[in-house]
Amino acid sequence: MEIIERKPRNREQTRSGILKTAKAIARREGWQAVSIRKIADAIEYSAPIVYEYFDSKDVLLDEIRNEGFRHLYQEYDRILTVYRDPEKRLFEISLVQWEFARQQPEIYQVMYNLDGALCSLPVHQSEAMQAVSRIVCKTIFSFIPKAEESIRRLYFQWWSVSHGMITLAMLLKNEQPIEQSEQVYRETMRRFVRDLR
Amino acid sequence: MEIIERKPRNREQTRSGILKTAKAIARREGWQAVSIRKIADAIEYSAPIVYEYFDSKDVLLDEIRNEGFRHLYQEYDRILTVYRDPEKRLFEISLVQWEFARQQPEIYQVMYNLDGALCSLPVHQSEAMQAVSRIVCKTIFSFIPKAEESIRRLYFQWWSVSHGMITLAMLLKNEQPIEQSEQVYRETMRRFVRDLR
DNA sequence: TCAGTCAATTAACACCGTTAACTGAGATTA
DNA sequence: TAATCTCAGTTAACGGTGTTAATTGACTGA
Repeated sequence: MEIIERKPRNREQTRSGILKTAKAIARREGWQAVSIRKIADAIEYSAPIVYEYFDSKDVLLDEIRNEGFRHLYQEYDRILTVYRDPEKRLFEISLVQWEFARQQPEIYQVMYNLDGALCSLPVHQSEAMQAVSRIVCKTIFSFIPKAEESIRRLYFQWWSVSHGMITLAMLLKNEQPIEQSEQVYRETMRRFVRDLR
Repeated sequence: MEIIERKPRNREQTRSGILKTAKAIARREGWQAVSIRKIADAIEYSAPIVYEYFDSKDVLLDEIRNEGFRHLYQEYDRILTVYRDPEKRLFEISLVQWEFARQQPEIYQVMYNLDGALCSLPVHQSEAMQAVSRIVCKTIFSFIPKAEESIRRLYFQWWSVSHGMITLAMLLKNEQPIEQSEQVYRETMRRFVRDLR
């Protein structure tokens, strides 16, 4: 009865193959070019097979989005173990956010429905995203022990500045070199965490 | 020969009817639901007629985008005539940006390719957008007369903070009341313009 | 009356997400 | 052994998409 052993293993491989292929097409041609049929072709199956792994395209995109948030969470968590100084922590977290958006723009796009990517499942209900929010809020709280309401405001501000610069840097990258944007980003985030004290 | 007179007039009406219909559908059902056939139905024509006014869907979206930037330009220009104090000017411009995104979110979406809207013509080549950039840079320059390079950096920062807060406020509007986001926005932009001195 | 013009239409092409119906090979049972 | 069942994987289909070619049909000028 090899079937019971081989099937689940291949199943997991096929599933991650679907996700990997979707990301590869998005990276190469943009999210508007990602179709179920194209994914199926790439993994050498017919289109309906994809629906045995994901109920809909929306659910597939949602999984990629959550992968992104989980990846971010792990990176943030790693930073908390490496650095003790809260200021250093938040600054390093900011840099990781930048680096992530820079190296995996297609993931960042689907996380925030950017550039034609559209996942209609509400992102604020994502457990993975909420975990990211909590870990950043915790970091802010660790050196600004204020009321929860204040922390959420500071988090909203930090997130806005970071996200705004990242998306505009992407948008303008053909006329404003990414290195220049990165420099401004570093200075701005540096100042933000300094002013928190 | 009424034809020479009636035709152009109706033509202009039809054209703006197409644009108006596209925006109405986008507002009601989101940009992913905007199709050429649906627009044609609404204006009581067949689909190919739309192509006599716009070469492609991309061009149609580009026009809506430019309408948005031109509208913003006019509002900013009006503020420059109303207020003389540079600090006041930039703050009021910030508030107009917020109000615009709040009242016409579907336009803001297509301007920045948000939430499934996708116009593949590069936005940084839009003359209307460049005019907006110039008028804001001019405003910043008027009370921080620095080198052009510095002005562009300050503009990038202002734009990022404003755009970041607007997009995140939209994203989180179901769990963080828009009034609360607006309050944080006002405080943040107030502080930004104050710190410019 | 005939030919020409031209706005507007229908029909078509190659895609899309999604689902139902079908195939065919291997396992199970009589 | 022969018949039945299971089930992974397929093809076919539905209604939609952007876009273009072919076609209609009413009005114009000769």
